[in-house]
Amino acid sequence: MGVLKYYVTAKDVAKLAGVSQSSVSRVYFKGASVSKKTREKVLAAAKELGYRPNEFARSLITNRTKIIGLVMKGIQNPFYPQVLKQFTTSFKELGYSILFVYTNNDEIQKEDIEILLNYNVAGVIITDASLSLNVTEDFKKNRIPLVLFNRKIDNEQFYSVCCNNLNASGKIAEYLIEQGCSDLVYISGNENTSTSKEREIGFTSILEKNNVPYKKYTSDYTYEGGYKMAQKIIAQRKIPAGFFVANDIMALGVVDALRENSIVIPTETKVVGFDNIDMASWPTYNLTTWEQPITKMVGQTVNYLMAEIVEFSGYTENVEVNGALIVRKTT
Amino acid sequence: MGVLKYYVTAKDVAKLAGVSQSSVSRVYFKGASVSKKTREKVLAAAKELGYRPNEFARSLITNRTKIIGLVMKGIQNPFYPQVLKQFTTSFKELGYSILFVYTNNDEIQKEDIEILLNYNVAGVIITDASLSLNVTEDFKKNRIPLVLFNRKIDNEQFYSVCCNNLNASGKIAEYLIEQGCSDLVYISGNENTSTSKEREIGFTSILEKNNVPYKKYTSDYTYEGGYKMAQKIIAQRKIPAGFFVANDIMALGVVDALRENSIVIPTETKVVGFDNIDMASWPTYNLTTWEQPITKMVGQTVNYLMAEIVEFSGYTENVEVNGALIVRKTT
DNA sequence: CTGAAAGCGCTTACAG
DNA sequence: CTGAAAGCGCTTACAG
Repeated sequence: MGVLKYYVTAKDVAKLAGVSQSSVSRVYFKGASVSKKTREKVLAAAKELGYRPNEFARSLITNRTKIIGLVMKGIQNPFYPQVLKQFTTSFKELGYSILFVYTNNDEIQKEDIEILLNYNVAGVIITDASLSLNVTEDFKKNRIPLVLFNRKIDNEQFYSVCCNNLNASGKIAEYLIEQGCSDLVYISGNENTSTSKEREIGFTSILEKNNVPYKKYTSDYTYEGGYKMAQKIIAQRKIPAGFFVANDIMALGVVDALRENSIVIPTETKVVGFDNIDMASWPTYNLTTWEQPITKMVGQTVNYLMAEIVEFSGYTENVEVNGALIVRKTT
Repeated sequence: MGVLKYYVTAKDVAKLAGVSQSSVSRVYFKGASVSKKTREKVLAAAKELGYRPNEFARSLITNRTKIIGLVMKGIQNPFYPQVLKQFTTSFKELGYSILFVYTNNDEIQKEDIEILLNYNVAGVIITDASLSLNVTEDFKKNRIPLVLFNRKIDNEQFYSVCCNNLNASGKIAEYLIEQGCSDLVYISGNENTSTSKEREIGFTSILEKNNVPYKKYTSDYTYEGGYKMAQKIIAQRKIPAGFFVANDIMALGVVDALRENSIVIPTETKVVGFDNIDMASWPTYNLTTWEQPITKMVGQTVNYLMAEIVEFSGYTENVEVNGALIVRKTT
């Protein structure tokens, strides 16, 4: 007796408004032509009944959704909540919603991809999780545009949006050399990530060109990782003149470890991070770092996805957006 | 010419497997009975074609989705990414996905709610955004279960899951008094939030009972807010014996401001936060705080939602989960 | 501009 | 256990 039926449909509205169900549909479908009179009748009836078009029925028939899949792993790193916020805001303006997929594993799992495929998402953004190639196929086959954000794969099989990691790290090397550093340390993030690799190559190639000795240590893009690695380096009693740490959150760990051992920054050693997360500017840290232009990177990603959603081309490119060195008090 | 048709349907699988479309459907619908032989034929054909059931068609007919709407505002506060992570993980295990809604405004907007309603989400979690009552109606009318997470509204109109804020803050007051604090300061978060109000009442009522003088300052649950408020208090040159700051991220701002003014913690003053975010345990801060039992709070929320999804009752309650005082080096 | 009708890809009684 | 058929709530040619 109406108890179970609580979903108002276009048919209900049509009945009340005294028009056909098609007309109701047209009122809610932009681009369709409806007379002013019909529109008013429909909207009045819809308001009275509390009607809202069912997105699922829409998607079923148009074979397109207004959902963007966003895959993320390092949500513990403040860089990514910032990214999530900006994507959500940008897509909301365009009428798209975010299906958030958190992946625990380094490599994105088949099951995570299947979720996105089952929901027939309009587009996919993968941030800091790596993607195996067999997974690609599914997206390509289903003509779902995909962007790797802050990650890339060497061959141009995917559209990717990154900061100019290679160039940036070179600039950081030059800057540290200018500051008089005669030996340096690079602390990497997870070694299988493109960002860590590129930052390493960009940094060390300039050092080699200038005959500045360096050592590389492998860490994992977490605060604890940076902290522990620095403790280990300190224990060896050979403090380098400067550290380039592959991201800010690790760099904060390095700074804390140095301080705990009463090694004065920036006189005894210097530290440079990467990302420019909020905390880098906190007075306690005042970390010199490279600013990742999140807004531009997000804009680039959104524009590409929207274009591909309108008309799928499968076009790929590795896009680089320029960041900037932010000098603070750790150098 | 097959170019445009790239979506594999149950019908395609049925044809290849030589069974009816209903049988294909049954293979993917748990609980339906299919012979082993049919199942194998179907799965083989499905694999060959790359078939996946369309969630939208499913949802349309079952009138239920496997999507949970999660509304969040303070994603800049590390407490919330942690919460997001745990919700995503828990729901993934249950086969549910997260539609992430970021809301900029203090009060959750009508448009945010409409997104959730249009997608006919199975349940909704609202974290740190407040909810006006006219919005409630829509959820109730559509029988969509709702949980306020880390927020509550006085009358029991919603199911809410919080930490035992009142009791916790009382315990913090007692602890600071035991530590010999003779005058205290409470720095609030956004004043219209239940958490900030409860923490204030819990804290100050114990102080009053013990005749300990205190002052209250209003801030906004951000690092900058805590930092600036502390600078202001310091400028008045009356440093209290201790601070209770309504959340950790503000407390870190307070600690930084005190340090910048060479006020030694914990000898000259003490600081207690609330949440126990990762950073509270970092050696630089070592913040004494109240641990919010996120895992339990998430578990409670998930259990309620799942029960209401299975059979909607509309039952509401303000659930409190006990946290614990974590004593570190700021007291 | 409008209505009747087909159909999107599924689930689910209903027979057999 | 299996198939034919109805129907979920929409969009969209097709006539008028």
